[in-house]
Amino acid sequence: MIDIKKLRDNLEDIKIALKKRGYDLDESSFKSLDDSRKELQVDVEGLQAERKQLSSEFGKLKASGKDTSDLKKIIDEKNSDLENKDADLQEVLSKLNSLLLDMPNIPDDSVPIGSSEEDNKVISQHGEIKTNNTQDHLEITKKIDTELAAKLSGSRFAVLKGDLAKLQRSLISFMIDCAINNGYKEYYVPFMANEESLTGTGQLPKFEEDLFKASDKLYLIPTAEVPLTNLFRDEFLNEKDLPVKVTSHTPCFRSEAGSYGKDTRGLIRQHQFEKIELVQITHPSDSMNCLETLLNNACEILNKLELPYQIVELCSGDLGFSSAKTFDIEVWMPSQNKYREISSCSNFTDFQARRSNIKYKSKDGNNFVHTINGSGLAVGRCLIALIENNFDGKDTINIPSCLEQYFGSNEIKVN
RNA sequence: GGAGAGUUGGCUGAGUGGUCGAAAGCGCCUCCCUGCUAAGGAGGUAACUGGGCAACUGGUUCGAGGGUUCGAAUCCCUCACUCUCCGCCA
Repeated sequence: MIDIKKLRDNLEDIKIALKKRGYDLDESSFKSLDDSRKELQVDVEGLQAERKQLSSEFGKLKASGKDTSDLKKIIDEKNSDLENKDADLQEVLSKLNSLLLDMPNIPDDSVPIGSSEEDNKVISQHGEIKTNNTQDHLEITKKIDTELAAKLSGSRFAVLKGDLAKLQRSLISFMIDCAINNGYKEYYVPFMANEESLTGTGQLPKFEEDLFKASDKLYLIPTAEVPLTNLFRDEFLNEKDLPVKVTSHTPCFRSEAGSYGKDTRGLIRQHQFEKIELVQITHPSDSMNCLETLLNNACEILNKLELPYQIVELCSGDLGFSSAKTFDIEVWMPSQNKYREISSCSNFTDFQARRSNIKYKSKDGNNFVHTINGSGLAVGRCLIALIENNFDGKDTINIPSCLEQYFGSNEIKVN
Protein backbone atom coordinates (compact mmCIF):
# COMPACT_ATOMS: atom_id res chain seq x y z
CA MET A 1 0.00 0.00 0.00
CA ILE A 2 1.26 3.40 -0.94
CA ASP A 3 1.53 6.00 1.82
CA ILE A 4 -1.53 8.19 1.43
CA LYS A 5 0.30 11.24 2.75
CA LYS A 6 3.00 10.74 0.20
CA LEU A 7 0.34 10.35 -2.46
CA ARG A 8 -1.37 13.62 -1.45
CA ASP A 9 1.89 15.54 -1.48
CA ASN A 10 3.38 14.07 -4.66
CA LEU A 11 0.35 13.21 -6.72
CA GLU A 12 1.88 14.18 -10.07
CA ASP A 13 5.21 12.43 -9.49
CA ILE A 14 3.54 9.25 -8.35
CA LYS A 15 1.16 9.29 -11.28
CA ILE A 16 4.18 9.47 -13.61
CA ALA A 17 6.04 6.73 -11.74
CA LEU A 18 3.03 4.38 -11.84
CA LYS A 19 2.55 5.10 -15.52
CA LYS A 20 5.94 3.44 -16.07
CA ARG A 21 4.50 0.16 -14.96
CA GLY A 22 1.29 0.60 -16.86
CA TYR A 23 -0.97 1.77 -14.04
CA ASP A 24 -3.13 4.75 -14.80
CA LEU A 25 -3.84 6.73 -11.65
CA ASP A 26 -7.09 8.66 -11.77
CA GLU A 27 -5.83 11.70 -9.92
CA SER A 28 -9.00 13.74 -10.05
CA SER A 29 -11.11 11.01 -8.51
CA PHE A 30 -8.47 10.51 -5.82
CA LYS A 31 -8.36 14.20 -5.14
CA SER A 32 -12.10 14.62 -4.89
CA LEU A 33 -12.38 11.60 -2.62
CA ASP A 34 -9.63 12.88 -0.39
CA ASP A 35 -11.12 16.36 -0.28
CA SER A 36 -14.51 15.08 0.82
CA ARG A 37 -12.77 12.84 3.32
CA LYS A 38 -11.11 15.88 4.85
CA GLU A 39 -14.28 17.92 5.01
CA LEU A 40 -16.35 15.08 6.47
CA GLN A 41 -13.69 14.07 8.95
CA VAL A 42 -13.36 17.57 10.34
CA ASP A 43 -17.14 17.76 10.73
CA VAL A 44 -17.48 14.36 12.33
CA GLU A 45 -14.67 14.88 14.79
CA GLY A 46 -16.06 18.28 15.73
CA LEU A 47 -19.46 16.76 16.43
CA GLN A 48 -17.87 13.97 18.44
CA ALA A 49 -16.07 16.52 20.58
CA GLU A 50 -19.34 18.41 21.14
CA ARG A 51 -21.16 15.26 22.10
CA LYS A 52 -18.50 14.36 24.56
CA GLN A 53 -18.84 17.69 26.27
CA LEU A 54 -22.65 17.76 26.21
CA SER A 55 -22.84 14.25 27.62
CA SER A 56 -20.68 15.22 30.50
CA GLU A 57 -22.92 18.24 31.18
CA PHE A 58 -25.92 15.95 31.00
CA GLY A 59 -24.39 13.73 33.64
CA LYS A 60 -23.79 16.64 35.98
CA LEU A 61 -27.26 18.03 35.43
CA LYS A 62 -28.80 14.68 36.16
CA ALA A 63 -26.67 14.22 39.26
CA SER A 64 -27.88 17.54 40.60
CA GLY A 65 -31.46 16.40 40.04
CA LYS A 66 -32.35 19.08 37.49
CA ASP A 67 -34.46 18.73 34.38
CA THR A 68 -32.56 17.25 31.46
CA SER A 69 -35.18 17.21 28.73
CA ASP A 70 -34.02 20.41 26.94
CA LEU A 71 -30.45 19.27 26.87
CA LYS A 72 -31.47 15.84 25.68
CA LYS A 73 -33.26 17.39 22.74
CA ILE A 74 -30.08 19.23 21.73
CA ILE A 75 -27.99 16.12 22.10
CA ASP A 76 -30.41 14.04 20.07
CA GLU A 77 -30.19 16.51 17.20
CA LYS A 78 -26.42 16.51 17.29
CA ASN A 79 -26.37 12.75 17.41
CA SER A 80 -28.53 12.30 14.36
CA ASP A 81 -26.42 14.85 12.51
CA LEU A 82 -23.33 12.94 13.56
CA GLU A 83 -24.80 9.64 12.48
CA ASN A 84 -25.47 10.91 8.96
CA LYS A 85 -22.11 12.58 8.52
CA ASP A 86 -20.31 9.58 9.91
CA ALA A 87 -22.04 7.23 7.49
CA ASP A 88 -20.92 9.47 4.62
CA LEU A 89 -17.40 9.54 5.99
CA GLN A 90 -17.24 5.76 6.32
CA GLU A 91 -18.33 5.37 2.73
CA VAL A 92 -15.67 7.77 1.48
CA LEU A 93 -13.00 6.10 3.61
CA SER A 94 -13.90 2.70 2.29
CA LYS A 95 -13.70 3.91 -1.32
CA LEU A 96 -10.36 5.52 -0.61
CA ASN A 97 -9.12 2.33 0.98
CA SER A 98 -10.17 0.17 -1.97
CA LEU A 99 -8.42 2.56 -4.31
CA LEU A 100 -5.22 2.33 -2.28
CA LEU A 101 -5.40 -1.47 -1.98
CA ASP A 102 -5.66 -1.75 -5.74
CA MET A 103 -2.69 0.50 -6.47
CA PRO A 104 0.62 -1.24 -7.21
CA ASN A 105 3.90 -0.28 -5.60
CA ILE A 106 5.95 2.59 -6.99
CA PRO A 107 8.90 1.32 -9.05
CA ASP A 108 12.34 2.26 -7.74
CA ASP A 109 14.06 5.02 -9.73
CA SER A 110 16.77 2.58 -10.80
CA VAL A 111 14.30 0.22 -12.54
CA PRO A 112 14.70 0.17 -16.33
CA ILE A 113 11.67 1.55 -18.16
CA GLY A 114 9.82 -0.90 -20.36
CA SER A 115 6.43 -2.28 -21.15
CA SER A 116 6.91 -6.05 -21.05
CA GLU A 117 9.21 -9.01 -20.52
CA GLU A 118 10.94 -8.04 -23.79
CA ASP A 119 12.42 -4.99 -22.11
CA ASN A 120 13.98 -6.82 -19.15
CA LYS A 121 17.70 -6.36 -18.82
CA VAL A 122 20.15 -9.26 -18.62
CA ILE A 123 22.66 -8.31 -15.93
CA SER A 124 25.03 -11.26 -16.02
CA GLN A 125 25.44 -14.88 -17.09
CA HIS A 126 27.08 -17.61 -15.06
CA GLY A 127 28.23 -21.17 -15.58
CA GLU A 128 28.78 -23.03 -18.76
CA ILE A 129 26.19 -24.68 -20.98
CA LYS A 130 27.61 -28.19 -21.30
CA THR A 131 24.93 -30.24 -22.98
CA ASN A 132 23.51 -30.33 -26.45
CA ASN A 133 20.66 -32.51 -25.28
CA THR A 134 17.30 -31.46 -26.68
CA GLN A 135 15.02 -34.00 -25.01
CA ASP A 136 12.83 -32.59 -22.29
CA HIS A 137 12.58 -34.02 -18.79
CA LEU A 138 9.46 -36.09 -19.57
CA GLU A 139 11.20 -37.69 -22.51
CA ILE A 140 14.36 -38.34 -20.53
CA THR A 141 12.77 -40.14 -17.57
CA LYS A 142 9.56 -42.00 -16.92
CA LYS A 143 9.97 -41.33 -13.22
CA ILE A 144 7.88 -38.19 -13.68
CA ASP A 145 4.32 -39.30 -14.33
CA THR A 146 1.78 -36.65 -15.26
CA GLU A 147 -0.82 -39.10 -16.52
CA LEU A 148 -0.98 -40.83 -13.19
CA ALA A 149 -1.31 -37.42 -11.54
CA ALA A 150 -4.12 -36.56 -13.95
CA LYS A 151 -6.00 -39.60 -12.71
CA LEU A 152 -5.52 -38.54 -9.11
CA SER A 153 -6.15 -34.85 -9.52
CA GLY A 154 -6.16 -33.42 -13.02
CA SER A 155 -3.87 -31.46 -15.27
CA ARG A 156 -0.88 -29.53 -13.97
CA PHE A 157 0.03 -32.08 -11.34
CA ALA A 158 2.82 -34.64 -11.25
CA VAL A 159 3.75 -37.85 -9.50
CA LEU A 160 7.47 -38.40 -8.91
CA LYS A 161 8.68 -41.97 -8.51
CA GLY A 162 11.49 -43.67 -6.68
CA ASP A 163 14.84 -41.95 -6.57
CA LEU A 164 13.46 -38.94 -8.40
CA ALA A 165 11.15 -38.32 -5.45
CA LYS A 166 14.19 -38.73 -3.27
CA LEU A 167 16.15 -36.29 -5.40
CA GLN A 168 13.46 -33.68 -4.81
CA ARG A 169 13.64 -34.31 -1.09
CA SER A 170 17.43 -34.01 -1.23
CA LEU A 171 17.22 -30.71 -3.08
CA ILE A 172 14.88 -29.36 -0.42
CA SER A 173 17.23 -30.30 2.41
CA PHE A 174 20.22 -28.94 0.55
CA MET A 175 18.56 -25.60 -0.13
CA ILE A 176 17.28 -25.20 3.42
CA ASP A 177 20.76 -25.94 4.76
CA CYS A 178 22.23 -23.31 2.44
CA ALA A 179 19.73 -20.79 3.77
CA ILE A 180 20.51 -21.66 7.38
CA ASN A 181 24.24 -21.29 6.67
CA ASN A 182 23.50 -17.83 5.31
CA GLY A 183 21.84 -16.79 8.55
CA TYR A 184 18.18 -17.51 7.84
CA LYS A 185 16.11 -19.04 10.61
CA GLU A 186 14.08 -22.03 9.48
CA TYR A 187 10.34 -22.08 10.07
CA TYR A 188 7.65 -24.67 9.57
CA VAL A 189 4.44 -22.80 8.75
CA PRO A 190 0.79 -23.43 7.86
CA PHE A 191 0.09 -24.08 4.19
CA MET A 192 -3.23 -22.31 4.44
CA ALA A 193 -3.59 -18.63 5.14
CA ASN A 194 -6.46 -16.34 5.99
CA GLU A 195 -7.64 -13.25 4.18
CA GLU A 196 -5.74 -10.81 6.39
CA SER A 197 -2.44 -12.54 5.69
CA LEU A 198 -3.02 -12.60 1.94
CA THR A 199 -4.03 -8.96 1.97
CA GLY A 200 -0.89 -8.16 3.91
CA THR A 201 1.42 -9.51 1.25
CA GLY A 202 -0.66 -8.16 -1.64
CA GLN A 203 -2.34 -11.24 -3.17
CA LEU A 204 -5.75 -10.02 -2.02
CA PRO A 205 -8.04 -8.38 -2.83
CA LYS A 206 -6.91 -7.98 -6.42
CA PHE A 207 -5.64 -11.44 -7.32
CA GLU A 208 -8.08 -13.82 -5.70
CA GLU A 209 -8.55 -15.79 -8.94
CA ASP A 210 -4.89 -16.86 -8.81
CA LEU A 211 -5.46 -18.64 -5.49
CA PHE A 212 -7.07 -21.90 -4.47
CA LYS A 213 -9.71 -21.27 -1.85
CA ALA A 214 -9.90 -24.10 0.66
CA SER A 215 -12.84 -22.95 2.77
CA ASP A 216 -14.79 -19.84 3.67
CA LYS A 217 -11.82 -18.38 5.41
CA LEU A 218 -8.73 -20.16 4.18
CA TYR A 219 -6.69 -20.14 1.02
CA LEU A 220 -3.84 -22.45 0.03
CA ILE A 221 -0.63 -20.43 0.04
CA PRO A 222 0.80 -19.56 -3.38
CA THR A 223 4.24 -19.07 -1.79
CA ALA A 224 5.82 -19.24 1.68
CA GLU A 225 6.28 -15.49 1.39
CA VAL A 226 2.73 -15.22 2.73
CA PRO A 227 3.14 -17.05 6.06
CA LEU A 228 6.75 -15.95 6.53
CA THR A 229 6.05 -12.24 6.08
CA ASN A 230 2.88 -12.45 8.12
CA LEU A 231 4.81 -13.91 11.06
CA PHE A 232 5.58 -10.26 11.74
CA ARG A 233 2.18 -8.76 10.98
CA ASP A 234 1.13 -6.21 13.61
CA GLU A 235 4.51 -6.55 15.32
CA PHE A 236 7.16 -4.09 16.35
CA LEU A 237 10.76 -5.16 15.74
CA ASN A 238 13.82 -3.76 17.45
CA GLU A 239 15.89 -1.64 15.12
CA LYS A 240 19.03 -3.41 16.27
CA ASP A 241 17.62 -6.82 15.27
CA LEU A 242 17.25 -5.84 11.61
CA PRO A 243 17.56 -7.43 9.16
CA VAL A 244 15.56 -10.43 10.36
CA LYS A 245 16.13 -13.35 7.98
CA VAL A 246 13.72 -16.30 7.79
CA THR A 247 13.19 -19.26 5.50
CA SER A 248 10.80 -22.10 4.99
CA HIS A 249 10.16 -24.98 2.64
CA THR A 250 6.52 -25.29 1.64
CA PRO A 251 4.44 -26.58 -1.19
CA CYS A 252 2.95 -23.73 -3.20
CA PHE A 253 -0.49 -23.78 -4.78
CA ARG A 254 -1.48 -21.67 -7.75
CA SER A 255 -4.62 -21.81 -9.82
CA GLU A 256 -2.74 -20.59 -12.92
CA ALA A 257 -5.92 -18.89 -14.05
CA GLY A 258 -5.18 -17.09 -17.27
CA SER A 259 -2.30 -19.33 -18.27
CA TYR A 260 -4.36 -21.87 -20.19
CA GLY A 261 -2.30 -23.41 -22.95
CA LYS A 262 0.93 -21.99 -21.56
CA ASP A 263 3.67 -24.37 -20.36
CA THR A 264 1.21 -27.24 -20.32
CA ARG A 265 3.83 -29.97 -20.56
CA GLY A 266 5.84 -31.34 -17.67
CA LEU A 267 6.85 -29.81 -14.38
CA ILE A 268 7.37 -26.25 -15.50
CA ARG A 269 4.00 -24.81 -14.46
CA GLN A 270 2.10 -26.84 -11.89
CA HIS A 271 -0.79 -26.22 -9.54
CA GLN A 272 1.41 -27.57 -6.76
CA PHE A 273 5.17 -27.26 -6.46
CA GLU A 274 7.82 -27.22 -3.77
CA LYS A 275 9.75 -24.06 -3.01
CA ILE A 276 12.20 -22.73 -0.46
CA GLU A 277 11.52 -19.10 0.27
CA LEU A 278 13.95 -16.53 1.67
CA VAL A 279 12.47 -13.51 3.45
CA GLN A 280 14.20 -10.54 5.02
CA ILE A 281 12.65 -7.84 7.17
CA THR A 282 15.00 -4.90 6.82
CA HIS A 283 15.70 -1.32 7.79
CA PRO A 284 14.47 1.04 5.04
CA SER A 285 17.94 2.47 4.53
CA ASP A 286 19.41 -0.99 4.04
CA SER A 287 16.84 -2.73 1.86
CA MET A 288 18.59 -2.43 -1.49
CA ASN A 289 21.77 -3.91 0.01
CA CYS A 290 19.74 -6.71 1.53
CA LEU A 291 18.18 -7.42 -1.86
CA GLU A 292 21.70 -7.87 -3.29
CA THR A 293 22.55 -10.23 -0.46
CA LEU A 294 19.40 -12.25 -0.90
CA LEU A 295 20.01 -12.47 -4.64
CA ASN A 296 23.51 -13.78 -3.95
CA ASN A 297 22.12 -16.31 -1.48
CA ALA A 298 19.84 -17.66 -4.21
CA CYS A 299 22.59 -17.68 -6.87
CA GLU A 300 24.89 -19.58 -4.56
CA ILE A 301 22.61 -22.60 -4.85
CA LEU A 302 22.85 -22.66 -8.63
CA ASN A 303 26.60 -22.21 -8.41
CA LYS A 304 26.86 -25.23 -6.15
CA LEU A 305 24.54 -27.26 -8.36
CA GLU A 306 26.74 -26.23 -11.30
CA LEU A 307 23.77 -25.13 -13.37
CA PRO A 308 24.09 -22.33 -15.94
CA TYR A 309 21.95 -19.28 -15.25
CA GLN A 310 21.50 -15.60 -15.89
CA ILE A 311 20.37 -12.71 -13.74
CA VAL A 312 17.73 -10.45 -15.23
CA GLU A 313 16.51 -7.14 -13.94
CA LEU A 314 12.81 -6.70 -14.54
CA CYS A 315 11.71 -3.58 -16.35
CA SER A 316 8.98 -1.35 -14.93
CA GLY A 317 6.24 -2.97 -17.01
CA ASP A 318 7.05 -6.51 -15.86
CA LEU A 319 7.26 -5.82 -12.13
CA GLY A 320 4.92 -7.70 -9.82
CA PHE A 321 2.13 -5.77 -8.14
CA SER A 322 3.86 -5.34 -4.77
CA SER A 323 7.43 -4.98 -5.95
CA ALA A 324 9.53 -1.84 -6.30
CA LYS A 325 12.50 -3.68 -7.80
CA THR A 326 12.95 -7.27 -8.92
CA PHE A 327 15.78 -9.48 -10.15
CA ASP A 328 14.83 -12.79 -11.71
CA ILE A 329 17.25 -15.69 -11.78
CA GLU A 330 16.79 -17.79 -14.89
CA VAL A 331 18.26 -21.25 -15.26
CA TRP A 332 19.22 -22.84 -18.56
CA MET A 333 16.59 -25.26 -19.89
CA PRO A 334 18.19 -27.26 -22.71
CA SER A 335 14.93 -28.62 -24.16
CA GLN A 336 13.52 -25.13 -24.55
CA ASN A 337 16.85 -23.73 -25.63
CA LYS A 338 16.39 -20.78 -23.32
CA TYR A 339 16.67 -19.54 -19.75
CA ARG A 340 13.59 -19.89 -17.55
CA GLU A 341 12.78 -18.22 -14.23
CA ILE A 342 13.75 -20.25 -11.18
CA SER A 343 13.73 -17.44 -8.62
CA SER A 344 12.35 -13.95 -8.32
CA CYS A 345 14.00 -11.67 -5.77
CA SER A 346 12.16 -8.49 -4.91
CA ASN A 347 12.31 -5.43 -2.74
CA PHE A 348 8.78 -4.51 -1.70
CA THR A 349 9.99 -1.42 0.17
CA ASP A 350 7.30 -0.42 2.70
CA PHE A 351 4.42 -1.66 0.52
CA GLN A 352 3.79 -4.94 2.33
CA ALA A 353 4.88 -3.46 5.66
CA ARG A 354 2.07 -0.90 5.45
CA ARG A 355 -0.50 -3.51 4.53
CA SER A 356 0.76 -5.84 7.26
CA ASN A 357 1.59 -3.17 9.81
CA ILE A 358 5.17 -4.27 10.44
CA LYS A 359 7.25 -1.60 12.15
CA TYR A 360 10.46 -1.06 14.00
CA LYS A 361 11.08 1.21 16.96
CA SER A 362 13.91 3.69 16.79
CA LYS A 363 14.99 6.91 18.47
CA ASP A 364 13.30 8.87 15.71
CA GLY A 365 10.01 7.15 16.38
CA ASN A 366 8.19 4.22 14.85
CA ASN A 367 8.60 3.45 11.20
CA PHE A 368 7.63 0.83 8.65
CA VAL A 369 10.23 -1.80 7.77
CA HIS A 370 11.04 -2.87 4.24
CA THR A 371 10.39 -6.46 3.15
CA ILE A 372 12.52 -8.44 0.73
CA ASN A 373 11.98 -11.92 -0.55
CA GLY A 374 12.98 -14.42 -3.17
CA SER A 375 12.92 -18.10 -3.97
CA GLY A 376 15.91 -20.05 -2.93
CA LEU A 377 14.86 -21.89 -5.12
CA ALA A 378 11.81 -23.26 -6.92
CA VAL A 379 12.40 -27.00 -6.53
CA GLY A 380 10.33 -28.35 -9.44
CA ARG A 381 12.07 -26.18 -11.97
CA CYS A 382 15.38 -27.04 -10.39
CA LEU A 383 14.63 -30.71 -10.96
CA ILE A 384 13.95 -30.03 -14.63
CA ALA A 385 17.22 -28.16 -14.95
CA LEU A 386 19.19 -30.94 -13.28
CA ILE A 387 17.61 -33.64 -15.42
CA GLU A 388 18.00 -31.82 -18.71
CA ASN A 389 21.44 -30.33 -18.12
CA ASN A 390 22.97 -33.44 -16.56
CA PHE A 391 21.57 -36.17 -18.81
CA ASP A 392 24.38 -38.09 -20.44
CA GLY A 393 22.35 -38.77 -23.58
CA LYS A 394 22.03 -42.48 -22.83
CA ASP A 395 20.58 -43.66 -19.53
CA THR A 396 22.05 -41.63 -16.70
CA ILE A 397 21.48 -38.30 -14.99
CA ASN A 398 24.55 -37.11 -13.10
CA ILE A 399 24.02 -35.68 -9.63
CA PRO A 400 26.23 -32.77 -8.60
CA SER A 401 28.59 -33.44 -5.72
CA CYS A 402 26.92 -30.96 -3.36
CA LEU A 403 23.86 -33.22 -3.28
CA GLU A 404 25.64 -36.49 -2.63
CA GLN A 405 25.50 -36.24 1.14
CA TYR A 406 21.72 -35.83 0.85
CA PHE A 407 21.03 -38.15 -2.04
CA GLY A 408 23.60 -40.85 -1.33
CA SER A 409 24.58 -41.42 -4.95
CA ASN A 410 26.10 -39.49 -7.83
CA GLU A 411 23.70 -40.66 -10.50
CA ILE A 412 20.15 -41.62 -11.35
CA LYS A 413 19.22 -44.18 -13.98
CA VAL A 414 16.46 -42.76 -16.15
CA ASN A 415 14.28 -45.89 -16.08
C1' G B 1 -18.11 -33.43 19.78
C1' G B 2 -19.45 -31.90 25.31
C1' A B 3 -18.49 -28.51 29.65
C1' G B 4 -16.16 -24.28 31.60
C1' A B 5 -12.72 -19.89 31.85
C1' G B 6 -10.63 -15.99 29.38
C1' U B 7 -8.99 -11.88 25.49
C1' U B 8 -7.19 -4.53 28.75
C1' G B 9 -0.69 -0.54 27.24
C1' G B 10 6.20 -3.55 25.50
C1' C B 11 4.90 -7.47 29.58
C1' U B 12 2.08 -8.99 34.23
C1' G B 13 -2.46 -7.30 35.84
C1' A B 14 -6.59 -4.00 38.38
C1' G B 15 -10.88 -1.93 36.74
C1' U B 16 -19.29 -3.72 36.62
C1' G B 17 -22.21 3.04 33.37
C1' G B 18 -19.63 9.55 33.44
C1' U B 19 -14.21 12.01 37.43
C1' C B 20 -10.86 5.76 32.77
C1' G B 21 -6.53 5.87 27.60
C1' A B 22 -7.05 3.25 32.02
C1' A B 23 -4.43 1.67 39.13
C1' A B 24 -0.20 -1.08 40.54
C1' G B 25 4.12 -3.81 39.38
C1' C B 26 7.88 -5.14 35.75
C1' G B 27 10.57 -3.38 31.64
C1' C B 28 12.48 0.94 29.09
C1' C B 29 14.30 6.35 28.89
C1' U B 30 16.28 10.91 31.36
C1' C B 31 18.30 12.91 35.68
C1' C B 32 20.29 12.59 40.94
C1' C B 33 23.28 9.84 44.24
C1' U B 34 27.27 6.43 44.82
C1' G B 35 35.54 4.82 43.16
C1' C B 36 33.14 1.12 39.09
C1' U B 37 29.06 -2.24 39.16
C1' A B 38 24.85 -3.34 42.02
C1' A B 39 21.32 -1.11 45.18
C1' G B 40 18.59 3.59 46.15
C1' G B 41 15.89 8.39 44.80
C1' A B 42 13.03 11.98 41.17
C1' G B 43 10.55 12.35 36.68
C1' G B 44 8.99 10.37 32.04
C1' U B 45 7.11 6.24 28.99
C1' A B 46 0.53 3.23 24.24
C1' A B 47 -0.86 3.10 19.13
C1' C B 48 -3.37 5.19 15.06
C1' U B 49 -5.13 9.54 12.98
C1' G B 50 -7.25 14.86 11.70
C1' G B 51 -6.68 20.24 11.57
C1' G B 52 -2.79 24.06 11.76
C1' C B 53 3.27 27.28 8.71
C1' A B 54 3.87 26.63 13.77
C1' A B 55 2.99 26.99 18.93
C1' C B 56 -0.71 23.92 19.58
C1' U B 57 -5.15 21.36 19.42
C1' G B 58 -9.01 17.57 18.15
C1' G B 59 -10.72 12.43 17.22
C1' U B 60 -10.43 6.98 17.50
C1' U B 61 -8.80 2.57 19.87
C1' C B 62 -9.57 -1.98 26.25
C1' G B 63 -10.13 -9.30 20.65
C1' A B 64 -13.84 -8.06 16.09
C1' G B 65 -18.71 -6.51 14.66
C1' G B 66 -23.58 -4.99 16.08
C1' G B 67 -27.11 -3.24 20.02
C1' U B 68 -28.91 -0.55 24.63
C1' U B 69 -27.81 4.55 26.64
C1' C B 70 -27.40 11.58 26.69
C1' G B 71 -22.81 8.71 27.81
C1' A B 72 -19.89 1.83 27.36
C1' A B 73 -13.38 -1.25 28.91
C1' U B 74 -17.83 -1.85 32.09
C1' C B 75 -24.71 -3.98 30.22
C1' C B 76 -26.91 -7.20 25.90
C1' C B 77 -26.24 -10.08 21.14
C1' U B 78 -23.16 -12.40 17.27
C1' C B 79 -18.40 -13.95 15.76
C1' A B 80 -13.06 -15.02 16.11
C1' C B 81 -9.17 -16.64 18.95
C1' U B 82 -6.68 -18.66 23.53
C1' C B 83 -6.68 -21.84 27.76
C1' U B 84 -8.59 -25.98 31.11
C1' C B 85 -11.34 -30.58 31.74
C1' C B 86 -14.01 -34.81 29.32
C1' G B 87 -14.56 -37.72 24.76
C1' C B 88 -12.24 -39.07 20.15
C1' C B 89 -7.88 -39.30 17.32
C1' A B 90 -2.32 -39.19 13.76
